[in-house]
Amino acid sequence: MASADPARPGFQLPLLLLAGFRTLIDDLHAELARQGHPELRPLHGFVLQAVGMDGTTATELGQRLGISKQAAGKTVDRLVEVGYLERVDDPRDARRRLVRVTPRGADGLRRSAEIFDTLRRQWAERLGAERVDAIEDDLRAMASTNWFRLDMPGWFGG
Amino acid sequence: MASADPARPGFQLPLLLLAGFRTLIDDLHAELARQGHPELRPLHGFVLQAVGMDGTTATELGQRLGISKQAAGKTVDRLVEVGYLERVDDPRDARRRLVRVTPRGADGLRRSAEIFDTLRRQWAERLGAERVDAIEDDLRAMASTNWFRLDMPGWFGG
DNA sequence: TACGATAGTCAACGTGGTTGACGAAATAGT
DNA sequence: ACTATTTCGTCAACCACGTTGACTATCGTA
Repeated sequence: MASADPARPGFQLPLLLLAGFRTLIDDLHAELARQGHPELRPLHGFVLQAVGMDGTTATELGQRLGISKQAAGKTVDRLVEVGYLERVDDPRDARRRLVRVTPRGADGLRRSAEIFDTLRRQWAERLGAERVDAIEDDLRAMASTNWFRLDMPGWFGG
Repeated sequence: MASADPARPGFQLPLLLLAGFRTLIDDLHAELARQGHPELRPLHGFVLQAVGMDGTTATELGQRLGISKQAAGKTVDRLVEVGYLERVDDPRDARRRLVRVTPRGADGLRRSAEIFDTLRRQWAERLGAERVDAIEDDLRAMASTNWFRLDMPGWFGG
């Protein structure tokens, strides 16, 4: 086993990645709350994104998110309660219940994209655009390709 | 509002940071399982680290982790069940119950540190050492200073 | 000694995850 | 056309982790 740089212990890298993620998400939701979306939780933004403007079903949503259809259904229920999603019957298949983003959900989605763009620009101002590009490229090279799994609570906890 | 580069939408940065974090943690736990610690969950490693070799109490652990003393106590209970922590009475203060890392816990902690060092070295081989250093430095500059909060499930979910 | 602060636990609850079982509806096969 | 299988959604039970509130036991101090 080769020796590691004592000034750069390996355990700091994941902590810093998490800290960066968390900082961005916290900043996003602080701004979203300011813009009229205080109910949105970090998880919800990802779910809205996964539903997309075309809509989907609970089962397909579960597959996209890497969680069970039951878990996806529960999360949809919560987002229906707070007015970001709606369920409508599929006229061509009575088994399916289409999940669609409401106008309010679309507004949250649009604002999220804008805020993320703004935050990335702030990072580029502080660090330099090429540094931010490099972080993204490096992470793309290292991270698993199927990283769009949003079973965060269950994954982390267990 | 300045326009953003369409090829670099802002929402990808947090996703990539999360993907990098998750990749490291998944690799860590795959290797930990191989080395005899299959029960350890991502959360547990952080808790063990927070307990440290000196031991602590549930209340203090909660403060370090940014969660309530009750939540900290529950997590300690689980880690006691699987043999990574132990509780001993404090002879100087009958109210306190010291939480200590068991030999098995210390083994997991030591192996985790080694595996993280190895993973960081692998990143350095793929990306170049200066790139990994730069990622760490950049994230240190951007991330909130008080990033050692491990209320991940509650934070992300709600 | 009496009182306030502290440590730990119990109970109830919310959120998100899981698996298993089930009815209803679409699809495939004979 | 009538079964048989697959698929979608939901219900129920359970686990993990977080919260707050209430309570006991103990310590430290006025």
